[in-house]
Amino acid sequence: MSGTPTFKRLPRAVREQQMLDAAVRVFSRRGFHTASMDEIADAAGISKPMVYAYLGTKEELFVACLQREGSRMMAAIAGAAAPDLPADERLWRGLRAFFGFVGAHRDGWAVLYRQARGERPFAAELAAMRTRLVEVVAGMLDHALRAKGREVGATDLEVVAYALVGASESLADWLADHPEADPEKTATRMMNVAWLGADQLLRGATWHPPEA
Amino acid sequence: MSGTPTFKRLPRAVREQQMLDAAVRVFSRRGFHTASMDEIADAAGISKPMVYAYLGTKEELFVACLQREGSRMMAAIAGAAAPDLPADERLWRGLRAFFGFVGAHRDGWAVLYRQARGERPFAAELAAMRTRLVEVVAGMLDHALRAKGREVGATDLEVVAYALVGASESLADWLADHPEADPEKTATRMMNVAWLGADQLLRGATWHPPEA
Amino acid sequence: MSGTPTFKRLPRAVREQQMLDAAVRVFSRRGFHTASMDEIADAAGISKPMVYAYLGTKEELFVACLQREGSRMMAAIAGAAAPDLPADERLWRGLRAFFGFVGAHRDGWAVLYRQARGERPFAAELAAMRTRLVEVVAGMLDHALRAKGREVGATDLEVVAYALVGASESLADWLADHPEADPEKTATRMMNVAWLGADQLLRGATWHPPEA
Amino acid sequence: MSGTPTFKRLPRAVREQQMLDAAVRVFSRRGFHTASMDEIADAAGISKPMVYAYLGTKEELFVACLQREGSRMMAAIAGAAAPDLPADERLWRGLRAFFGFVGAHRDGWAVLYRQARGERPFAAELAAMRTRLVEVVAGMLDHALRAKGREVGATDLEVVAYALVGASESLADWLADHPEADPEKTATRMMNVAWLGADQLLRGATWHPPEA
DNA sequence: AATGAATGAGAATTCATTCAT
DNA sequence: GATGAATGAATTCTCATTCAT
Repeated sequence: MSGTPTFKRLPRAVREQQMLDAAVRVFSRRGFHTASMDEIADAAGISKPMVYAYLGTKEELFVACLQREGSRMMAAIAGAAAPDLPADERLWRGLRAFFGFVGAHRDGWAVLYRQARGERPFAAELAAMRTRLVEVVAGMLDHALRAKGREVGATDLEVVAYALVGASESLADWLADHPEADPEKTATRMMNVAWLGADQLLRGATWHPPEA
Repeated sequence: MSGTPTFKRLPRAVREQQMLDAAVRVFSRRGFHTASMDEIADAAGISKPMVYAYLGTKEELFVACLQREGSRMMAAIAGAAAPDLPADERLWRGLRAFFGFVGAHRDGWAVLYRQARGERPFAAELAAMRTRLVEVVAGMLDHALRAKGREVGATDLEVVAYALVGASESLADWLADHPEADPEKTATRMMNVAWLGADQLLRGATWHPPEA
Repeated sequence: MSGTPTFKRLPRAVREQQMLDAAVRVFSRRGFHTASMDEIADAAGISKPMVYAYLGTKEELFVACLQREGSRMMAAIAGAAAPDLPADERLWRGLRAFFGFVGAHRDGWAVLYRQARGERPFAAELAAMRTRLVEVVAGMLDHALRAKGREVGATDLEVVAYALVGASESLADWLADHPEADPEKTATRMMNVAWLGADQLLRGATWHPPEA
Repeated sequence: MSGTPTFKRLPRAVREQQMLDAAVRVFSRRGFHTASMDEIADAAGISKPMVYAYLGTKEELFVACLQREGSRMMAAIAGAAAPDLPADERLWRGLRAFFGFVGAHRDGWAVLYRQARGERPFAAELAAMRTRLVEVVAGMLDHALRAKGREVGATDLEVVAYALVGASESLADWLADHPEADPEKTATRMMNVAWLGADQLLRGATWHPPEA
């Protein structure tokens, strides 16, 4: 009656992960706006006030999801694409890790990502992540170029990297929508597009608009 | 009292366009869920029931926006990339038209597009549009390849096209977020990425994953 | 361009009947509140303002329906149950006319009636009709009683008549819900209940509550 | 500050009853469509969302009212008309209980009932209740008939029962509209009508339509 | 006589969020 | 640490009704 109520009094850290798991699941399947805090609390097997107590506002909760999933992804990529590998090897491993992650977390990241893109309040968060990615890719390219004794303007580099990242994201979307598709194969395809283009770039080939 | 008519009681066709204009504006700035029908009606300078009477549900209204903007964009691209031009010329003109359109309709398309991606109910609509685009691009590539006496599997072709479209969309997003950026220049950059990659492809170069 | 527009400019009386027909149909199928003026105008093949011009408010329109159908029914019954017939003959003919009418107008009266019962604003209208009916029935009974040299208090008479009318309405409801049922047979059954009871009454039999 | 608790934060069961009470009151006085959820919430002294949380949709709420009142009434009748009593005694007690209930719940049942009859979505619910009643009455009659060694076709029995129930409902309506009327007396009157008719039936008297 | 255009007002329903226990 | 109870504030959508032509 008084003693220790041996319920499920879990330590905060554990509860938080449970909640995030549930939130990612629900947000993914239903979208940020369509998902309700009730749903999430239910899915987490916990009462709403707890969600608020631990993770704050719906918006904050979403950001927390975004960040957890984001860093997991970055970690997966970074872990695979060690900086001391040759450029093509790094790119390949990075892509494989990326698509592998998306394939394994279809529910999680790809859709969260899709959500985040559309909802204004998360643009910043997302832009930050993408920027980190773009920087990594741009870094790879730059490194490779310098190795060949060549150099390209920073903006150009960035735009190319941006395009590659964009293409990858697009294929990731596609992958998320095609559960039967093979992440590895998708990575290979992306690598083909990316590498062939990048390779040209490395060789100094450029296309110029015809004079009007 | 006599002068200019005070803009009341306009014919349906006119009002519908006004409403669509307003809706595109509001949805763009606020997002599908955040935008309210009240807001849109206000922005259109008309009462809510008229919006419902002419364009239906909020969802239907959004689809109407999507379709109007979508076909405008397709028209712009199709008008620019005449099928009888050489492949690189077509690609270039198509890209220029695309980025030109996005640049001129930052408010409209790019953001609508961004919205549509995230909201489940519009996935189909959007997928349809993207598919049309992918097909056009894949067609270009195929045409060019055959001209060189080469051929590539349909899926591979599609994925490459998909990646190119994805990259373009990404840059379009970027463009929409950078009002100072120059559409033409962005098109040139995209063309570089796309063409260099495609060119390789045309030559038959391929990248293969190293054996595990 | 100017001459007489030979459209469907129908005389008012005709239009009004068209509208009432449509209104009865729609109200029947959808209920007073659920039916919309739009629906009714559509069903009548006419524009809403015309409905308002000719038949007024929704409520007034409903009353008009009620009255038209009500007098048709009363006419049918009165036409059948001539006052110079013997009491049982009158009752039988009256019932047959009543159930015949309901059977033929399932859509119209029975449901309108059902509607009217529930909606406060029409209670008066309906009560008036029912009262007329109750009076007729009470008259029949009284006439028959007097013929036998007996007499019954006015209230008692009214209540009995009320009960008979109620029972008939109930069976009418049942009939309206069972399209396959035979009106004539239903009338016979009601006649059995009514006449047997009334006959007893005519003989002076009465039931008294046991002393508590 | 300390004294009587200010009636806040009541347990669910209590609140639900409060809400049902309020809903019955409001629906009765205003009708299903005319009543607004706001009104009901107000009448219950609680906020709208609680009503939705506990009792669901307006329609569901109405059904809940219908059921609560319906079972109360059935309980009252069943409690009074014990199955081991002789037929006339049972009928009399049942009727007395019925009219007593209606008299005491004018606000509640009679009007709810009146509402339910008219609104399509509740037809089923109501038909179910009425069927239970009809079965009880038919059972009584059948029992009495068999006791006299007689038997009547099931349909005939049902129709007679239906008519009796209909007559009672009609008188109940009348009672609900005449607050000054005495339930007991009304029951007596109904008993007269019912019993006299039934008694005839028991004796085997029948009325036949004259040959056309 | 007839109608397309237009709206004020209101209704149901949902949600993020917070007390009181 | 944990929750059932509670609500203010929106939001979508519908409708009866009326002008202006």
